[in-house]
Amino acid sequence: MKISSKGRYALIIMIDLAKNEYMSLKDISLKENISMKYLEKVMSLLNKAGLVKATHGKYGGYKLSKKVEDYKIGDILRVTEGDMTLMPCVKDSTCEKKDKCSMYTFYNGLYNNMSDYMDNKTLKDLI
Amino acid sequence: MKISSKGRYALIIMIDLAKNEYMSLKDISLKENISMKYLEKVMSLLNKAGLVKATHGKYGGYKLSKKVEDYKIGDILRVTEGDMTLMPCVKDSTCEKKDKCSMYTFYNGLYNNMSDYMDNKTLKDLI
DNA sequence: TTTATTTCCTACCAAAATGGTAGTATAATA
DNA sequence: TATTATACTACCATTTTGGTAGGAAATAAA
Repeated sequence: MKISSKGRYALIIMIDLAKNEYMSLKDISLKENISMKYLEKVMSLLNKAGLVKATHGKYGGYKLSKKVEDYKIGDILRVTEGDMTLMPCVKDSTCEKKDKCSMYTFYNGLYNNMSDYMDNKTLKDLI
Repeated sequence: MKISSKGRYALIIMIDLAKNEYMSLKDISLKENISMKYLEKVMSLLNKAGLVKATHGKYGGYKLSKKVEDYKIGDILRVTEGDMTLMPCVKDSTCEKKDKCSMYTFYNGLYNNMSDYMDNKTLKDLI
């Protein structure tokens, strides 16, 4: 029950990009002391999710695709962590007993709590 | 980033014991369709944590050691899930930069949020 | 006191998830 | 067109998770 290192890195990267506007993998790798190869994997996820824009070739690198205040922290972490429900029944919810299930109610409430917290803070709040 | 099946079972067991007052491993195993051997492992954790009382021998079994309203859900889940911080720095916190770290602040706030939610509900609320 | 029953303890084991590496292809630009 | 940076695919080792097996110890009823 931990946020993965991919998720931890994702947030670090996004904060770096928020502060620096334009960075290559190498820049981030040197600054944060993370291997380029592993960073690449995380960047690829952020890129596919549309959170960053990449430029190939000489003097290429990454930059944010939106304004800092338009990134919910939840949106960043969901890229690497998935939906962040702590219990499958909360999201999948093919369970027909859920309306009467006190555990579902509990876990669903917990999920809503966490989501609210993470979606009411933006990248702007973290820089 | 999920609650483990041990944690899921732990809560199920505690709710069963809250409703039935006295149950053997076999009882719970049959009722919840979980293997006795795996249940045993979870019960052992609950027992060592002092959440249940066990009686050996014929007609033995488990019962709660406290009143239902005295079990915070957080206390039950912490038995199997540990401290439930999503980021190590929040609990260990040997990091001397934490006072100035926006990520620490974020993760710590998230942790407090979750803890508050889980510790303000008791077993009584779930039966 | 013996026997049936039930918890307790230790040691395994397979499968999945996690964290990380390697090599090569592809794109952009100076 | 050479250089430099991202993109893609395929691995792999370690750790975590979920679960099983076998026997020892305790208890209470017969």
